[in-house]
Amino acid sequence: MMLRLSTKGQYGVRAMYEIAKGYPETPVTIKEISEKQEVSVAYLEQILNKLRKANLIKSIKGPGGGYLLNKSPDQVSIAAILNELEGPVAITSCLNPEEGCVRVDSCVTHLLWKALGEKVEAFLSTITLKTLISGDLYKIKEIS
Amino acid sequence: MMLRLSTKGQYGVRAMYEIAKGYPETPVTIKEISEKQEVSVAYLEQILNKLRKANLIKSIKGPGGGYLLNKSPDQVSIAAILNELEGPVAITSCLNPEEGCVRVDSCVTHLLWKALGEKVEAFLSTITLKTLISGDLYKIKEIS
DNA sequence: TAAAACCCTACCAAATTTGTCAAGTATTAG
DNA sequence: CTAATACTTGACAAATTTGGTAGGGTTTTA
Ligand code: FES
Ligand code: FES
Repeated sequence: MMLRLSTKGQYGVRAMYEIAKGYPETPVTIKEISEKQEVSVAYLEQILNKLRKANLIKSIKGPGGGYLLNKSPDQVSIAAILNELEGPVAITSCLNPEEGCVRVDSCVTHLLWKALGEKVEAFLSTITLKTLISGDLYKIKEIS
Repeated sequence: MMLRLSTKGQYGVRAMYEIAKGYPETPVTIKEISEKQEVSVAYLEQILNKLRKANLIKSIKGPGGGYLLNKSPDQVSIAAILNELEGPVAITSCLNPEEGCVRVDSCVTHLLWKALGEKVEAFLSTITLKTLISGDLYKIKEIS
């Protein structure tokens, strides 16, 4: 199966969707997310922890607490969420800023993977949590 | 690193590029591919075997033998190559024809991953071995 | 002060990736 | 005929990634 997204990324987006529904005032607990999206509490903790450290969400402790979006849903792109959970889009490790590649100049495919990555990134940047909430996903063919 | 392509897919495309350069008459040996693309002979054997069974290339045994493209380079898309080596584009396992998902109807993200997969597939279908050989990759932004 | 809720680190099993190895079979040049 | 060339096949294994679980914290508020 080509170009798979890990469950961490998938669950992360679904969790952010639940949190976004509480915006701007109602904290959403991990337990609620866990029940609605059918993902274990322990696994969600890891995921939300990363997103909190990236300032995409904030947490409120104690009874009545939970998670809240830091920005409005239309300002949180899917690309931003996945970027935190899975690192940057990089089809090959040659494109990974941390790794690089010595063959890059003579490589016939380098530009191809780079272009593909950029297209994916551009697409995921146009989709936000608001797109998901408003059910406008069926329109994305027009967005291109 | 998000949406990584396995080395099998990467090496496969690079091997096909070498074979395409011999089109339509000159067989290219595994050894040549191995040297030019810096991939072990044993690993290439596995990869080329798959591509041969998929009828993308044919093999000629014995001295003077090697591999030949079955179709002209402009008729072999990158999508076709990767499809054989890595299976269909499927961002999530829910989109994998062999697996499926029970939550698909109530899932807020299903359409998103589906649309992304289709965009990727469409893009990779427009790029062929001829694109690589002719060095037209810098044009792909215009291709869209 | 007890319950609610988040925080953090360590650990683990299974799957996938990324190959290697060894022993074939088929073809042809000479 | 035969030796060299070149592809064919299947088994196997190390390394990495994935997809979590476990279990103990800490903070807040009713
Ligand atoms: S092998 Fe690294 S850029 Fe192609
Ligand atoms: S969980 Fe399977 S389609 Fe979203």
